[in-house]
This record gives sequence, structure tokens and C-alpha cells, in this order.
Amino acid sequence: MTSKQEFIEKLRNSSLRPTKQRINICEVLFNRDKTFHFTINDLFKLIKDKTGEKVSLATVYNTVHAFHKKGYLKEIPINSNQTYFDTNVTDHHHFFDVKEEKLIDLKNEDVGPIEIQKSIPGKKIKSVEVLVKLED
Amino acid sequence: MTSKQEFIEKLRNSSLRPTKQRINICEVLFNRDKTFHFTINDLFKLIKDKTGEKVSLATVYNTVHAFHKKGYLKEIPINSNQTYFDTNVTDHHHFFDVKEEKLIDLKNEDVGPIEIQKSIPGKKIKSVEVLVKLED
DNA sequence: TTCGTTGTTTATAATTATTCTAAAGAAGAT
DNA sequence: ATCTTCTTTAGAATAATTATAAACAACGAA
Ligand SMILES: [Mn+2]
Ligand SMILES: [Mn+2]
Ligand SMILES: [Zn+2]
Ligand SMILES: [Zn+2]
Repeated sequence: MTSKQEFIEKLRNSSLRPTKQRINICEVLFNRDKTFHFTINDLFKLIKDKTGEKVSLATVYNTVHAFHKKGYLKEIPINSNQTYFDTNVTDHHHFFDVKEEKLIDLKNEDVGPIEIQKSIPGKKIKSVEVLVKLED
Repeated sequence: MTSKQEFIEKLRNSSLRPTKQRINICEVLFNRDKTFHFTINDLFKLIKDKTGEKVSLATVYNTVHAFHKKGYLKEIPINSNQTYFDTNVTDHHHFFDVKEEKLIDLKNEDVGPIEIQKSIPGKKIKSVEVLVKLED
């Protein structure tokens, strides 16, 4: 499998040694066609389901945070009891289906350019994110 | 004081009896010129500081949630260890100063109209919020 | 007013996501 | 192979939030 080399590269770039556990995490995170929105708990369960091997919760947290810090994962700002992450690290916005507690990507063209007309002295803009909440 | 009557009205509208504790909470929340962004913990401390009387944390949580449910408070979607609320319940967007952990209002005209071009069958838009993260 | 009812406050316990710890194990360098 | 450094893991610690239940206060009818 060619993807394993990519996983190892991602891990090394994040200053992480490529261990069996971390490869399994990568398998679930990055071996996909579409973007993946998840909580740590989602990921934790999926690792067991998809790889058949259990990885400790602490390792899942540590690895996700390292990837997030390196920019391989994006954190989505929602008020939920759990933190949501996204494998799509490009600039993009989201629908949040409040009932289903599911995130859906919005393409930038679905929202249009957003120009912030105000500025705060000494501060610069780090990110601009739109969250569209959906109800039935 | 004329504002006390408004507090009582807000409480009644939220199906809450006007107690001394809740009036004190209202005093801190609503007796202001500018919008107020806060966490429960901010509010809890401010009540003691501003009114000299202690209100239990449970009461602060309960009252804030009742006001939120009724629409007298807005919850701001940020990933933080604590939930942020806002006394400005109009549609508006925010800067979030990541270092200072402070919210700043953006007027709608500072952002411009946002048109969402995508729709999800069976769902309608409940809110559209922009969060602009600031760094030094 | 007084009394009964219903709602409220509070200390404290429970819950839960996340982070920390430290011991045992694995990876990498020589 | 050996040594060093990093990693995994179970379990403990932390911290925000929610639940509990007993003492107390607001309300409305009598
Ligand atoms: Mn993070
Ligand atoms: Mn709430
Ligand atoms: Zn996304
Ligand atoms: Zn605001």
C-alpha cells in the first residue's frame, strides 16, 4: 500500500515516530475519499472497528493534537460537549446539523468571499470561519 | 430604579420567579451600556464583586441557561474549555483574540451580507455566524 | 395574614471530556 | 547487541457542567 508511506511522512513531519498504533490512527483518518469530521470518541471507536486493534485513548488524543498542531487536522469551532476535528484543512466553512450533530462542508464558493472591514491595532487575522446552523 | 422592573419582566418571561439572587445576576448581565461577553465563571466572580453578595454556581448556571433558552443570551461558538455567552442577542459576528481569550463584536456592516448558496433538503438555516480569530 | 403549594437556592455529589503520570515497552542510533 | 530516547497505556487528576435533595422563599387562595 502506497498510503502507508504517506502516513509515515505525516508522522515524521509531526515529530512522531511511526508506530503501529499511529499508523492505525492514520488509516482511519486519512485513508478516505471525502473529508472526515469527527470527535476523539468517534475516532477511538472507528479505530477498533476498522483495524480490529485497540489504541489507547491517550494515544488517540496525543496523535490528534500533534496532527492538529502540525496542520494536518483542523479544529472546528462549535459549542458541543466534544471537540470536532476535520481532515479537510483547507479554508472552508460548515453547516452544523444541530439535531444530528453532524458537520457538513461548505465550499468557499457556496459562501462567497468574506471581507472583514474592521481591524484591531496590533492584531492580525488568523482565520475567518462561517458556521451555519441547520434545523428541521 | 427602573431597570429592576425590566429584570423582573425578563425573569418572568423566562418562567423564573424574581428572587434576590436572580436580580443580582440580572444586575451584572443587563445593567450595562455595551455588550457583555462572558463565561459562567466570569459572571460568577463579577456577581460577588459588583453586588457584594454571593450567588451559588448552580443558580448562575440555571439562570443563564434559562435566559439563553428564552433568547436573552446568545451562545458564541468557540472552542474553549469554557462556554462563552453574549448579552448582544442580535445577529452579529465576532473577533476572538486567541491570546487574550476575549471576544469583540463585529457589526454586520463590518462583515457584509453572507449568502449561503447551498441548501440541505429538509433543513433550514437557523443561524449564520462568522468567527474571526486574531493573533499578534 | 396564614397556609399550602410550588418553585428556588445551595452544598455537594456525579458526570464527562480532556490532560497528566509513571511504569513497561518499542524505535532508532551506534 | 546495547543504549538512549520516545511511546503506549492504565489509571489518576482536573475541570466544566449537570444532577440531587434538603432547607428555604415566593405565590396565591382562603
Ligand atoms: Mn487542540
Ligand atoms: Mn446552553
Ligand atoms: Zn470540513
Ligand atoms: Zn457579541
